[in-house]
Amino acid sequence: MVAEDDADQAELVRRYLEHEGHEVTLAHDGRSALDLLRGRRPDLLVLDVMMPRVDGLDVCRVIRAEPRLAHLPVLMLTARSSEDDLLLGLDLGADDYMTKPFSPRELMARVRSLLRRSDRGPDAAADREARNAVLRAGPVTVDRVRHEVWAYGRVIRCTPGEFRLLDMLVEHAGQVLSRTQILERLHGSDPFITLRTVDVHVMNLRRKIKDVRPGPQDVSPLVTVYGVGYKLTDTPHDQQAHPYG
Amino acid sequence: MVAEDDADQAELVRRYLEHEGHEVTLAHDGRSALDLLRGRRPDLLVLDVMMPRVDGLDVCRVIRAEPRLAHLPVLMLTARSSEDDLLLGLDLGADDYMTKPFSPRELMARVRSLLRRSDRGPDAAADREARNAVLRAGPVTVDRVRHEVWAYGRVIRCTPGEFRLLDMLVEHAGQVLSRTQILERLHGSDPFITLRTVDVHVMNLRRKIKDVRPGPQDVSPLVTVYGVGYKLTDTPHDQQAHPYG
DNA sequence: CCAGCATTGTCAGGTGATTGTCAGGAACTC
DNA sequence: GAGTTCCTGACAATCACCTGACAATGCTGG
Repeated sequence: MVAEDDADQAELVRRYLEHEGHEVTLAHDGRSALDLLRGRRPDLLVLDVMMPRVDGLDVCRVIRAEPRLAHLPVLMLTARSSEDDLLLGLDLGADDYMTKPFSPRELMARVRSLLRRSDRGPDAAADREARNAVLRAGPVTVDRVRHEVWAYGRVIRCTPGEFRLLDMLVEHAGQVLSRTQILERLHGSDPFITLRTVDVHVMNLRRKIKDVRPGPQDVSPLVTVYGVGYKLTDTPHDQQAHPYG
Repeated sequence: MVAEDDADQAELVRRYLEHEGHEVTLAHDGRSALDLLRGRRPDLLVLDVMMPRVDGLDVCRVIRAEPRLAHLPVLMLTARSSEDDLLLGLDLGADDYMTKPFSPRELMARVRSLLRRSDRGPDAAADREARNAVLRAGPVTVDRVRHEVWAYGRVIRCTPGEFRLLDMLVEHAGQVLSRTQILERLHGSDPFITLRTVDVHVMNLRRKIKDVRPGPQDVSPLVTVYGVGYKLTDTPHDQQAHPYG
């Protein structure tokens, strides 16, 4: 299904999809998209963000809340440039996204990728990707498509290890993760690595986040839980003043 | 057993479980889950909260109330948006929970962990009783996943020892626990520690709880039982005026 | 009701444990 | 080979916890 209010654009996408043998349903606004979804149960949804009546973000939210639709693959189309910052501050709830203008060829590639993923079922390799493209927790946003991290609306340059760590923390936002759990994910359960390594990564991330933080606030969203591990702040209540800033 | 109304999701979980050699029974709503449970007596239940007929919370409540099922490990699946229910409802009775969408790999890890726990012989039943993720007793709530303690609706910063103590008291809410029992859990049966240590911890907890208590009430939910030990108030009637406030 | 003992509340300080921080060197990428 | 990334070990900062002493309270027998 393609949900897109611009008729020409919708038609373009439809032709490409049908050319690859897919059966396509069009919806021209958010409400009708949702209505149609419940009846047709498509294999995939291409969803424009800017739409009349109900916008793409809300459509996505509804989809994720409904058990029967929750794992429908969603490829979201977003406007470029101006709203970049806005959009990246949000948790899209989509499995993948592309910014307009996009190349139809790439769109098709991503569609194939998403369909392959949902087809494979319980493939061990699949679950790593079969998650939201953009996750958010408090002031931190992780974009798995661009492999970018945002904090307080600004981009942060992360090393691969830092990215994996933050990605894990955002995915389990609010939950405490032990150093062991974290290290397990950072490496493949290599028993010859000190747990203290995690602390160093956390420290480096805290510094990078602090460097883009606007106010002189003395709190970090990356919270230490003494004797247990670390967690990423989900809600404001568990922010604690950090002794070192 | 997997209780999940969304057929696709249920099928996904089933495949993962069977891939690890488990025998799986599916239930598509709360009522049939309960019926099947009584017959099959499974080793573990993966339970979706949002289900038709009888929802997950009620299923959990029934399970915990029935002696033959009370010790069944329950892993609950909740929608991300309904975190409020988790924090407010709070008498889940589940042993662990995950928020949707979740990674199948992590689901498997938690299943293994729960099974390992319940495998430790049938005599360990007492020790593993009600190892819930979120526990509540009177005004006190302990969240083992987030590692957070709430009192009177507000968060309390606890040290590791205080957390273990409160966790134990909440788990056995209403029951008196001797200093010896408490110390046993705080440490691993270290015979060179004074019993009086427990008093200090209790005192510190009482103060922290008092600091967030709204009214000027002179009672603490953490009650001293003279000559025996301590207990956490389950019902209002055994609240006693505390001499020191 | 009172005395007297047992039990519990409270405080502050010393000590061990946990975490923050730094810089150097090995391993890796390009 | 230049530049990263990452681990490690050491030290500093911070924290948690036990202890011992004393004050306050509870209980028991008269």
